[in-house]
Amino acid sequence: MTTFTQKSSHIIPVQRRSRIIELIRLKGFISVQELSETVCVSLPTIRRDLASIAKSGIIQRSHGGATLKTNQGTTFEPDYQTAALIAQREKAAIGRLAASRLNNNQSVIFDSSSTVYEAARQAVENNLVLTAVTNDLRIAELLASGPSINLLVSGGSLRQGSYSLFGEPGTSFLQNLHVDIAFIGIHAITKTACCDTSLEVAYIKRYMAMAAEKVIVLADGSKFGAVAFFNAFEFEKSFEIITDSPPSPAIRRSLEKKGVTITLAPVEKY
Amino acid sequence: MTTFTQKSSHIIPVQRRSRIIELIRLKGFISVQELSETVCVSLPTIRRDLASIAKSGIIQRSHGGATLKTNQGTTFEPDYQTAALIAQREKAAIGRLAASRLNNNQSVIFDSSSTVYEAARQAVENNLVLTAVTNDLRIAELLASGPSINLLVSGGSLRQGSYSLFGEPGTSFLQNLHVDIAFIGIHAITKTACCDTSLEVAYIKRYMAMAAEKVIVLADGSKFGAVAFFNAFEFEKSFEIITDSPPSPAIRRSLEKKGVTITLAPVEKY
DNA sequence: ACTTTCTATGATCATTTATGATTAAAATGC
DNA sequence: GCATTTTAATCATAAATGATCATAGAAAGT
Repeated sequence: MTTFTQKSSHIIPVQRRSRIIELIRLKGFISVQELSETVCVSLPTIRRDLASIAKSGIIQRSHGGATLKTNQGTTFEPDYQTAALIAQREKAAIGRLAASRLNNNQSVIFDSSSTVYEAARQAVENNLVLTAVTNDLRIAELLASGPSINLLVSGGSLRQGSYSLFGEPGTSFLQNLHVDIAFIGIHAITKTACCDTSLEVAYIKRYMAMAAEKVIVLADGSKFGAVAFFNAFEFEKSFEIITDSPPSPAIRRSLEKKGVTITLAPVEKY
Repeated sequence: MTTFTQKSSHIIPVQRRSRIIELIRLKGFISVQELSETVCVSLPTIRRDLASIAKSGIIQRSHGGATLKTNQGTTFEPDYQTAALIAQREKAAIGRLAASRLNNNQSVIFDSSSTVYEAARQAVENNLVLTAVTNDLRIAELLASGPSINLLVSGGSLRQGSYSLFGEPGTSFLQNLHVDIAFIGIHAITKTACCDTSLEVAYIKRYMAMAAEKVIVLADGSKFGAVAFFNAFEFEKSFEIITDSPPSPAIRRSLEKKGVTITLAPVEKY
């Protein structure tokens, strides 16, 4: 133990790429220069990172920088490595806080969403005694491993490219359901409502919200002000949003006027 | 327990690994360096730990560290995995033959059973174009990976210790369903009927049999003459049994008198 | 009790991978 | 057209990895 290396604050490549993705998602466009300064590596390294990320289809390379890919191609298959990079820390933080809202012997809906997945993971880890309902195959499998969890799967057709179920019989099932809490993941949050990209999915989320005594929307910061066509449900009093970064003041004011609570989950630092 | 170990600072490997998993779940990523400092073991040991954890599928290894795996591919309970190994060759043979009964654009029910799982695997492998219905989470996840498969999940409560769904809304759903073929796994085959160990499961199988134009029962040889309390369905004409070893002459005669076809699947030799 | 195995660990080293510097080519702006 | 910036390619260096080996401690057999 003679030598002493100062590099305790070293960042591994995967982490750096994850930060790059987040920065691009945050700003829409970013230059190679700025990235280099922000994450403190050389230009060639940034270029290599961007090339690697672009290959997985999340971003689009352009001269001098990179942009978010506007057309989220239907057939792009992000390899596990890169898929895991997208806002992993934020999702974990949101999920952790969400799970802390649960008590034993409650009934809970887990919507199909990667953020909600984290909440489910925490719930299993905390050995909570729950009656859980989900329309997501991965979450179902996860919850199945919790010995103290009574699991119901809504049923329906599988949405291509994801693990979520929609349509019958799940839709009717949800309409006759009453639970204590619903964790709902969403694609876009406007001043007054939650929206999603397809009608069927929006319907599912609407019924989930209606079935629950308390609705908790889990969404990372990128969802505020995003665009999506189909209205899932309007915000109502007693709704809560758990997120990692606050929305714009305009959205915030509007939501708070509606009685919606916005809670920030503390994200682990690098 | 005469001796008492004083080394409280020493933790056993399992503890250390679970601590590593915890840390990764907390932060999303972690470097090998940081882990080494945190848990006070050498870098090679950390690498070995990470490799071992990664093999179990919880985390994903990357250069310099590891990340949480969001897309939990096929991570099933170890006890299930060992169960799946029982009579593996026989099940594979039965599944192979069963899958060869399928044609493109058919609708098929896949019952919850490890033998049927093999049939589903073959169907996916053959890139068949199917509308598939299942009440099993593992089969659902498997079929979800088939790009040409339109998947419906019946929904219901999870049976503890397995991955099959029973009860509502799946039961009602199945009653309103009509499909070309149903692959049904069963616990016991008598001279005249198929039986199972629980009433709910028997009901599900009955509805599945009723929904199908053609019923194909998949069962390894041990199921003939086995005992189970609840009658799922009587054999009818045009039912088929695919198995690996023939039943006793008595059972065979009785089944053939009912018009049931018994097909032997050729088991691969070592 | 003693010895033998076996596993876990740490150290060493060759190999692979990531990074930063350099430079020529390409793209952009004027 | 030219000047400037950005890029891709190459190379040398540094870091991380996997493999192998030796040792220490635990578990098991005698």
